[in-house]
Amino acid sequence: MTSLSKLRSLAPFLSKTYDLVEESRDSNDVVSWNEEGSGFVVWSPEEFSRFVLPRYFKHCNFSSFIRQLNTYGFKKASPDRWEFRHEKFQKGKRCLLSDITRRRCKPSVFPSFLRAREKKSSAAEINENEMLEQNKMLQKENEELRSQIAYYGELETSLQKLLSQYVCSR
Amino acid sequence: MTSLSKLRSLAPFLSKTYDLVEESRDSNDVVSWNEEGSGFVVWSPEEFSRFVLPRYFKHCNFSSFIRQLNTYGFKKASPDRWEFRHEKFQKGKRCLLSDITRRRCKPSVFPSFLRAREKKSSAAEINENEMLEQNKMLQKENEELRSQIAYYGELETSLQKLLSQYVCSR
Amino acid sequence: MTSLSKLRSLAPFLSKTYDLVEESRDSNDVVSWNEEGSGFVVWSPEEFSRFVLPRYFKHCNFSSFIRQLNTYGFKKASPDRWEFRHEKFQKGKRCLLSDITRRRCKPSVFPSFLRAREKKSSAAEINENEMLEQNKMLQKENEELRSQIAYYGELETSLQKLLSQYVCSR
DNA sequence: AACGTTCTAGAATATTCGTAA
DNA sequence: ATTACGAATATTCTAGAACGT
Repeated sequence: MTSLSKLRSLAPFLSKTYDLVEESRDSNDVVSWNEEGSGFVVWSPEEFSRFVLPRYFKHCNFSSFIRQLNTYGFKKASPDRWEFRHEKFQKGKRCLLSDITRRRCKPSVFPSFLRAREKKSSAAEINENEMLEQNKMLQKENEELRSQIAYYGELETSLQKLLSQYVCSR
Repeated sequence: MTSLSKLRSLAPFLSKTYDLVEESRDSNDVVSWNEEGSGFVVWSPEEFSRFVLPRYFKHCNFSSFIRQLNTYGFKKASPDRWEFRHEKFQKGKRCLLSDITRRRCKPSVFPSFLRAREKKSSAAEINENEMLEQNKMLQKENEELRSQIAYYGELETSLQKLLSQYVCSR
Repeated sequence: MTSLSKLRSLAPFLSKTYDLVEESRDSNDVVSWNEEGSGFVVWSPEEFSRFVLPRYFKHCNFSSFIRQLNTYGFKKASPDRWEFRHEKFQKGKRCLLSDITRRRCKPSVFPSFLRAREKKSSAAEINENEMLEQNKMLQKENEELRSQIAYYGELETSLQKLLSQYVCSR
């Protein structure tokens, strides 16, 4: 776990957002942790946009801030207030931040990419020491992981169909 | 859907850059058109970065400005001064700007490691110990990934049960 | 390998950069070690380019200096200031500099057979490079896999909601 | 060959805008 | 109206490539 967090560099947005919430912990009235420390609440979007955002980012738009939150998997927690949550964004647990991943493109194109893969056999001629052996194994493992995820990609498709039917038929 | 070039909206960067050069036409000494009007010269990168850039963009970095110029196909015209040219960026011919196209980044389906697999590019020279460390961490990462996928495997099983019940009960 | 690193002659760029930081330690606030001595900060790129660079190199371009830093594996440490770090570039430990290696250019395909004859003793080094390359790719692949799995994690969340609704509404 | 300087491009994150669910 | 997402542009950091020494 700790080794994982070393490989992945923490996105500036995450550390800044954490700082931003932490800093306002006492002065409270603009942004703060929620009651359980499982998320944060922007109490005054106007003041937040005008005074807090520009100190951390290159803009003053609340909507841009929200777009970033969504990009990193945060969800709006309540229709009644600007509260956002992420499983790995918790009061007092800054170390969890490195488990938050930025979302990329949809994996729906995944299978095509799998088909496109071809092996390059160049390294076969070279003498193999332990590390080369390890790398080969890692590559195979990754291949396996990819195919499994591709499977879930298809699963997702069929699930979406089923669920949409369900929603429509209510 | 009449004319493509008219439909194509002018990139903010281009109009801003044009404005920026035009505006400084008289006050001159920071940035101006070149002698023939076929390009522009930044005479003082320091003042340009500090005073001009922030009035048009969200940063003060000369390098970021240059990156944008290259993205839109501008070329540095002389090794001796910061002069940039583009065939469609000319003094008094603002209408030509709409012919300048942004260079598209490669469609990122699964780009990075696919392309990396094909080329034998230069690698950082790290000592064997570090490499061993990296391999260890990679192995741990794979373990982690495997367990996560296993979790979704179980998830899928229970989902299948639930969904089959649903389908059968309709 | 340790004996090799001692034989390896220190690149001029590295010793010059070290000198440059050391020299400015007391004098002024243009460039200095960071707080922990684990890197250095260029406080004023303008003055640095104009006054410091030409005393050590043949140019006055901050970007060229940065290009060299990257060539030798330095990383920018903070988005907020021009701080660069390298594991082997530390205050008071000049001897570590010899462990810093320049990243090699990609050997062109053409003269490869020419270089092949002089390869007898450096075969291990080639293997090392290829392995490093593979490690890089593996890291990227893992990153991709992580984000994919994150996607399915979110998928699961929404599915759970839907399904719980379904169960409750029956 | 190895290193240095310059110019351009790759790749990742950030910001904006529109729109689908 | 609300919420989240796709996609285009913008900004940042690093690397490729060409050329000269």
